[in-house]
Amino acid sequence: MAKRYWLMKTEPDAFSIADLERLGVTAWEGVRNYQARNHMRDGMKLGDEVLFYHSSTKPPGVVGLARVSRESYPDPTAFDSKSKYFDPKSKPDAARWMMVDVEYVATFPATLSLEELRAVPGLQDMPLLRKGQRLSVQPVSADEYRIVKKLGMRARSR
DNA sequence: GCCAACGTTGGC
DNA sequence: GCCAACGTTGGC
Repeated sequence: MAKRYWLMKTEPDAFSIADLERLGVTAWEGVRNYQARNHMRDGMKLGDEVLFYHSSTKPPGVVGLARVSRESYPDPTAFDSKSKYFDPKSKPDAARWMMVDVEYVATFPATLSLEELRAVPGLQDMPLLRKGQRLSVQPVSADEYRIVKKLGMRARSR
């Protein structure tokens, strides 16, 4: 199947692109939304490329690139009663929550902000830009990915 | 900190 | 199975 493209949101106070760069690879634990889980479980394949998005920060926006390095497997934090992501309804033999591993690819020279993205022709249909969109794992088209990557990797003076 | 937009829960 | 209440997300 053709490679797919995604956008993954994170609050940088919890986990940032700098954290990913330092670690190299991370398990995308803690997703507790069915639609986001379905994207990880059913959609994400090894080598798929990811726009890494910082939310609840100033400014929110895409800050770098990552890649799927392991396809979906059960999220162990759901089984851990001491974890803030604990879900007693998820059992090891019938895991409700799945995650993927993501590896670091690149950090943009500057945040490509949500405000800037809204002004870019060709991105108007991105789920991210839709009013009320909260999904933390979203699909991105190949064209949208190419446009965002190009703008993000370009060094800009501000 | 506010609050709109969603998703989930639970009473009925 | 409906839907009100509640909790969360996340931009502003």
